[in-house]
Amino acid sequence: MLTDRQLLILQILIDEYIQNAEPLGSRSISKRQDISFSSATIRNELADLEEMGFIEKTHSSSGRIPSEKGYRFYVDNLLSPVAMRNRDMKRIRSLFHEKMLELEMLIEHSANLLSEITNYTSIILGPEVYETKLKHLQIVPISTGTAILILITDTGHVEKYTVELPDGMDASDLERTVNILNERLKGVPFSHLKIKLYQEVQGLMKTHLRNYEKTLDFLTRLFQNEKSDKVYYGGKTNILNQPEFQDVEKVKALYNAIEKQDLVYQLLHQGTIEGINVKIGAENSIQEMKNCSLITASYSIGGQHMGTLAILGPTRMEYPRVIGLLDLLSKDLTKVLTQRYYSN
Amino acid sequence: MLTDRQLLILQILIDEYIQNAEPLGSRSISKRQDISFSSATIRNELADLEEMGFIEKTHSSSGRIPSEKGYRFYVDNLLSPVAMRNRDMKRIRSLFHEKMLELEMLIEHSANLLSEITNYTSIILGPEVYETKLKHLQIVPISTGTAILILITDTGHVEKYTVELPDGMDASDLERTVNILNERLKGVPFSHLKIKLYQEVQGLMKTHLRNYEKTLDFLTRLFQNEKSDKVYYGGKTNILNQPEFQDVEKVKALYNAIEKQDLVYQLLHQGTIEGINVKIGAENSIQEMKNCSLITASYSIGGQHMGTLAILGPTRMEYPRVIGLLDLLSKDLTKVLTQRYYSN
DNA sequence: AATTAGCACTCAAACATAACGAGTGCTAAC
DNA sequence: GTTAGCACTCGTTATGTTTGAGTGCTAATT
Repeated sequence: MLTDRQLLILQILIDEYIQNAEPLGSRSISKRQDISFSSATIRNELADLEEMGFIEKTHSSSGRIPSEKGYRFYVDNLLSPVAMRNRDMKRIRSLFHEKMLELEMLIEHSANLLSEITNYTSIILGPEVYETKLKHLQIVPISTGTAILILITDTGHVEKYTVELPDGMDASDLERTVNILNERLKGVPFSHLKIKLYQEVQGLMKTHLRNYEKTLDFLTRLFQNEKSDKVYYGGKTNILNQPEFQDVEKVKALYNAIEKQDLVYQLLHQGTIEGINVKIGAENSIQEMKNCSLITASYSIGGQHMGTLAILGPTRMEYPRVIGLLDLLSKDLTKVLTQRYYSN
Repeated sequence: MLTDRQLLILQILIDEYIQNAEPLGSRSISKRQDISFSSATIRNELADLEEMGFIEKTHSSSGRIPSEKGYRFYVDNLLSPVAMRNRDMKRIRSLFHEKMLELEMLIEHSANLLSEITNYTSIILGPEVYETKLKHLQIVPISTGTAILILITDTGHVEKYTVELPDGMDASDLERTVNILNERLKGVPFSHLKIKLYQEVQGLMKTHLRNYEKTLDFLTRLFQNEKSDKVYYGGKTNILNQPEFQDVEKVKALYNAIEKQDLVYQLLHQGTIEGINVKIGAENSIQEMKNCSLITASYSIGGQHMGTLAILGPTRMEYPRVIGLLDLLSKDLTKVLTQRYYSN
């Protein structure tokens, strides 16, 4: 489809544009060491590449910039893996060497590290609660009729719900319920809580509790509500360093989109596919991100998907570097988490 | 000090400038209905006001804008309380009519409401944990050597710490410790936990626990670490609507400052004074906020300071409206919270 | 047949100039 | 004390000019 020379030129053009954010003309290309053709030849090739849709002009007599299709092709076919900087490597390693007791903390630090290394904005979808196992359950009455339900997972995550107790439930009922639940539901993944409730707990409750129907109904509703995982951000203001975001209107649109956590959650959650995933410009489902690219990688615990690491930057993003970084970090994270939480 | 006419002119100038963000000239002022002097007279007065430092020019032949001293004077002396819009009133009332079980939720909604009504950015310092009382304490072992400590307050707040257990502490030690603590520390305000630990618990532990010193030491360290309360934001992107923030560099500086939660926490915490507090421009301790004003109001539970509501906007802020709003909301919030959490 | 030199053409960006007008300060008259 | 009048200032807007980096196309060269 594309000649070797066209590939070379496209490669150079995109590499340079990613670096300088400025349209590239035939003459600049021809002057490079690795190019031995005249600018006229380059011009012809550029015209062809443009006709095929890989590059475009900003105005009729301007140099060329990559189109989205161009970036796509670049990412799919031209990507030469780039060596990680040594000091970045070190920073990642030291992230895991620091003693961090809380998983949330580790994730938060990862988000900051990612944004600092890349100079883009990082987004991390917190560890999926859905697949972690119940370690302990506690109900603490707060005032008459209301209580706090606390669920603790094997990853040390604490989930809490403030709830209204069914009327007529007294302290001893509550205690018995909690005891039954703890006895029967420990080690059960959150995703199975509801089923297990009927399989294991129902019978016991029937014999031990007075108004067991109400309580059962109450618990069913409780286990229903799937909490969406937390979204962590790093380097939100890095976006403002990019020349494509010198216009406040654009910044506003993007920030407004980013602040909608449920939207972002959905966007990142789509990319639950193994490995690295790159969404360029309009490939993103969020309109306001049409000038951005999103690169995602997922991390897991013991083979079970746990969350997503993502970098958000302009379409003119340093794809090779970011991809390498995310690949490394997601794998390291998976390794460390599996080691820490899967053995128990 | 200032003549009535000067007061009037200053009042008009600031009011208009707050509305339109444009320097005001003598002619525009003289054309107003409530002014019966010629532009020349106004010019003389403006020159005097400038000499006194209340207003300034953007360039030698421009109209005048208020100086920080001008705003200060305006806030201290010229503020005419403005009637709240009816629909804003309604929104505030309905905020408290919605059934919201969790205090955090209520605060979050308040932040959003504040930013929506004012079109500025709102910041709320979450309910002070320090003065709430312990309702229940729980320690859940997660893996060998580590556990999660959970503290639940009478306001339904859940505080958690992942901790390393002292070596040699086994399950039964843990259980006994938790029992003792729950028995002796329930109802104790967080601020007194440490003292009470020595007064009430020490003796009991000595008789019931093997390695009581280690455990005591462990708990002491734990109760030491004062968690700074959460900072809630609303309408962060509203800043971008202001004409004074059309320059991306300024936005970046401000956002970077705002993202530093500990700085913001400190800033708001200073204003623990009763009632409304207004900080104009450079009066703010944070350099990057020199183009901003911050208006704060504190809310409390049963007379005990609990947190701070704040609105961050350009120095050219609608002071009367914002002050009225914050006053109302902080009082309402105090009333509702006191009612909800003080009676128990 | 592929490459390149040459040239007319395009267009954004930079610069210069002028006109406009909203503002000022000051003086002299009311 | 107030106001009319006027020269002056200076940012804004509009307009035209120049520059230069780029193009596409054609014809000559390899």
